[in-house]
Amino acid sequence: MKLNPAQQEAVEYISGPCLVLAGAGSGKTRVITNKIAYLVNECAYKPSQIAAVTFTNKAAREMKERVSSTLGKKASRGLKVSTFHTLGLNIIKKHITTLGYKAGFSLFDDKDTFALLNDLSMNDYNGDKDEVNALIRSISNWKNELMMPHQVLQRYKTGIEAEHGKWYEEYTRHMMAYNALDFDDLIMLPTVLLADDKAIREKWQMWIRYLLVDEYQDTNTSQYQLVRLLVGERARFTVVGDDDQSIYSWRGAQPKNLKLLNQDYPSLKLIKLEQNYRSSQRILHCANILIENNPHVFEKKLFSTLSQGEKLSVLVAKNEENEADKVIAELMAQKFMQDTQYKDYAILYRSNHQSRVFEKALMKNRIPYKISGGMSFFGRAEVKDMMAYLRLLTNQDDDNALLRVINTPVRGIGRATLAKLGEFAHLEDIALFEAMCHEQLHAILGAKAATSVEAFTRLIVMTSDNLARGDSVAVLRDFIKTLQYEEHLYAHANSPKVAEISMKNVSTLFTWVQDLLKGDALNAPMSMPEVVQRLTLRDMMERGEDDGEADQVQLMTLHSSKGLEFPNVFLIGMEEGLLPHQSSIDEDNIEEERRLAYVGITRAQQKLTFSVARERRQMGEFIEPTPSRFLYELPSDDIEWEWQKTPDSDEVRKSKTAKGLAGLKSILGD
DNA sequence: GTGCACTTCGTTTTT
DNA sequence: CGAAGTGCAC
Repeated sequence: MKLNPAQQEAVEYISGPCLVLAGAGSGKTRVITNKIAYLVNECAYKPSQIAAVTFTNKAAREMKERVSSTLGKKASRGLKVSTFHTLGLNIIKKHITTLGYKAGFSLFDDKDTFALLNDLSMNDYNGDKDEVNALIRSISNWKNELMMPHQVLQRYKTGIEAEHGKWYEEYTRHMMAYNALDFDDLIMLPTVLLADDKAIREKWQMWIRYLLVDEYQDTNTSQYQLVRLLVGERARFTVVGDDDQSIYSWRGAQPKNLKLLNQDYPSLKLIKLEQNYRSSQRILHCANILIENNPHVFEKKLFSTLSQGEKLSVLVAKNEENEADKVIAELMAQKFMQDTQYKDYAILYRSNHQSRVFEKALMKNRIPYKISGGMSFFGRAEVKDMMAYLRLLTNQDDDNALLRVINTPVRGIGRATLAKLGEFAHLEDIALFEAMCHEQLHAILGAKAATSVEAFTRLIVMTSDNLARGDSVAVLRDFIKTLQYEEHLYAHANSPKVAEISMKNVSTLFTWVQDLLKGDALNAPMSMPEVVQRLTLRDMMERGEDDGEADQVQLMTLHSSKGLEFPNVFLIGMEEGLLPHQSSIDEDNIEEERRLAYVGITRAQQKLTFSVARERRQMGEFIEPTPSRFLYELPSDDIEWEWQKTPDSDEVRKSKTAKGLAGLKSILGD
């Protein structure tokens, strides 16, 4: 397929800063990948001089795949395609000592951050979740605005800001002591570093000769500053964005960065991509009508030359179980009649917990599925345990990791012992693990506890040394054997089956560790700390054939569906309170929810099916939600509501096997 | 110190 | 309703 004139222009304009306003499905990924190929093939850029940045791991992975299939695996070697956070991580790693940290630092996720701040502020806030969360938000906002603790304290002398500022400073000190960074640090630290250090800045500007940024409307202040510093005076960059798909404002994203770019770079070239290659006319029309209800930064009119397409459907279900059942029945029917594959179907939802009921129903019907994002893998206890062990093994200053595993499996280090150790560590101003290694141990603890502690520290130190020496995964397998972790799983699981699955998850994690350690054609080998950092960012490479080829129904949130497309899409839970989400209704932020709906609708290529439940359980209570206002904003001629009884998954399955296509059609009332 | 029964609390979205 | 946290009996 040839590029259209606008796309072509976007690809070939390389002499200065370039902003591509790309509507949904207008081929922006094609533009980016083609541009990368163009830079390499026609403009003598080396792949290693080009960096492309996205926001989600999913998008980065997709782009990596697309580039390597366009350019060829070998030719794309060295190309930097990553999320903002991974890019930041890589910059930090190169200058870790300059920044005052030690190699092998831990990455704190928001749970770790919460635990630490909750702990620190205990005297003031007494564990009040709302207070701590407000504090976290303040700190995060300051980091996004590149404000260091001393600057905050200078600016605010009184009030809540001064109080939060005090904790911000305290928090930063403790993070240093833990040799830990949080997610915001991954952007803030490189940005501040590049801003302050001319030599380092020039080094990176030499290294990254061309920068491409995807989903530019989602950048926040620090990310935009990072972009500016990386491109420098040369300003060789292309950013691609669409204000209608800005769905991360809660994370500090500033769609106004699109406008700001125009001010900061007067020579900015603006190119609009308005032809949609993805969706049927009907779907695109509905999306356009919906989004017209929002104000716009830039005017653009998307059009499609594809066929008219089927009407959009709304399945109305009794309750959430029935919703899952009906959606799956409809999915099976569509699949059978169109002779499509499972992977041609996506089930999209506003919040993660909605996947649960569907997961159950899919399992019941033996339909292969894949849930991306959310908690499914990294939320599991055994995976969290192993991640904590890995963190502790690579960074013994990481108190949070230690706390998670210190008594898992149980090894006789209980609450009392831990309290004593904590007190001692605090007194001496050392990490917990260091306290556990202290020679005065026997003076503080009872003989039994001291023995357990010693055995534990010895094991950790020994394993840590062995890991540094190599053959890591074998070491890890030995390690969990010594821990008797498998026995622990079997002892605590309700059934052997569950323990078996848990053990398999541990194995899966180790396989990832191994793959990342080894590296492959696209990814350089990593050290153990790097692997742990990667895994914390959930940024693992695709394990080849495994995923892309697997025939599975795709389940994901609307947020993580951005940038993807599917022949058939189910957008479930189209109800007031869910989409738009209740908190957005309360905060009068409907526009972002509408963009979210817009993103969902524009994922669909051929068939889009909504679903609503008339009754839903919410924290044990029954509620009767009303259908989402967005459904009523769509042109009614293009929507078919199915209030009447639709078949459930059992009926579809039976008729399919017993009577074939004719039987299926008869029960579908066709 | 461990394990179980009981209570409480909560649900956006991601790195 | 389900996860995570608390308190209490061994």
